[in-house]
Amino acid sequence: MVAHKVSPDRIELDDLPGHHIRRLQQIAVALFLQEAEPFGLTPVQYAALKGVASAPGVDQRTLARAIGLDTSTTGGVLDRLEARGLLQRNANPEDRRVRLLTLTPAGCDLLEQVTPAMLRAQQRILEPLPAAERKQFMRMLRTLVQANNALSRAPSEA
Amino acid sequence: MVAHKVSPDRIELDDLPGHHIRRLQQIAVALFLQEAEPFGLTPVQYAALKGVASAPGVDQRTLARAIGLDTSTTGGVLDRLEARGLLQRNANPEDRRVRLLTLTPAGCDLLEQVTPAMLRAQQRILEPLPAAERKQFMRMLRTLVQANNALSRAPSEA
DNA sequence: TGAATTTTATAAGTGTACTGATGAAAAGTG
DNA sequence: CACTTTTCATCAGTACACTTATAAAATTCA
Repeated sequence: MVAHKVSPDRIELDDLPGHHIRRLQQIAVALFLQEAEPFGLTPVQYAALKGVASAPGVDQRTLARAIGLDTSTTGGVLDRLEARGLLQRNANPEDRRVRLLTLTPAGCDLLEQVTPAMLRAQQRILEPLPAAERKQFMRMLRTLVQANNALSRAPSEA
Repeated sequence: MVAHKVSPDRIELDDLPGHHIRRLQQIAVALFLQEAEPFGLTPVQYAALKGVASAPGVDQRTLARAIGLDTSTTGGVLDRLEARGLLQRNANPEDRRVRLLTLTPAGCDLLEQVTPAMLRAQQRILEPLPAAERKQFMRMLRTLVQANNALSRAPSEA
């Protein structure tokens, strides 16, 4: 049998995983921004703050891998957080290529304050699924991300 | 019982749906760009071309809703497609606010040529899941997007 | 009909997210 | 020790994706 030629007319956006993944990402961001609005944090900024809090003194490259971003983007995110006085970039005397990251007290405070809002947003994302399916969805999501990890420029180290 | 206070230390990015959704979106885009590389199309550009092909003569606002984008972003996407000669923006004599969109022959051709690559990318996204789970995942994805549709600025009309 | 409202598109500004290039410093090698 | 390679951060450039504001045109309605 000859390979079937697929006409563009027969394609429906609704059948394409990539389309729904993009839409769900838009929704997840919108929910996060809505809940975290009083704190003025974006999802990626939250991840960066959390990453530095979990590993004080990390360098930017290691942080980038931990949160799944390339180093360019990470640099920009850190610029904004630093400008707001939420973290510091200190030169490392032992290796002058690297900048060591630590949260300021203000950064610690904000991270703590935003946590409940962040958790509300996460809950709302999965809320439309019956409770039993939420775990399943998370499991599949992890499978897909881990298996394809190497494909994005910023693979996680996990 | 008093509400339990969640310390930021106990939070793991791995438990947050939003984090994995963002990562999966990065991966889906990377796969699409890889497969569609010879054609120089992004996922959103594909959606826009497809949207115009499905409804020749649409206005930008209607197209934006069909592909799940706000009108600003859509305008920029169309700028790039128009600059490449893939589509036309014609003024509507009956309503001079509106620009009516149609594909050029080059746009039609490109859409047809890119289709197999696009389909390969879509397949690769879900490939890490066993075949039985792919349908389930798509079903849950649709549920989440449809239920939360109104939350993003650019809700689909579907 | 004239004024208020709504609709469509655009522009300006912020924030991811990538590629590719550059520069500086460290590490490895003959 | 000089030379190459690797590593870390940054810069320039492209493309989403959003918000708010603006302008122009159409619609509504007093």
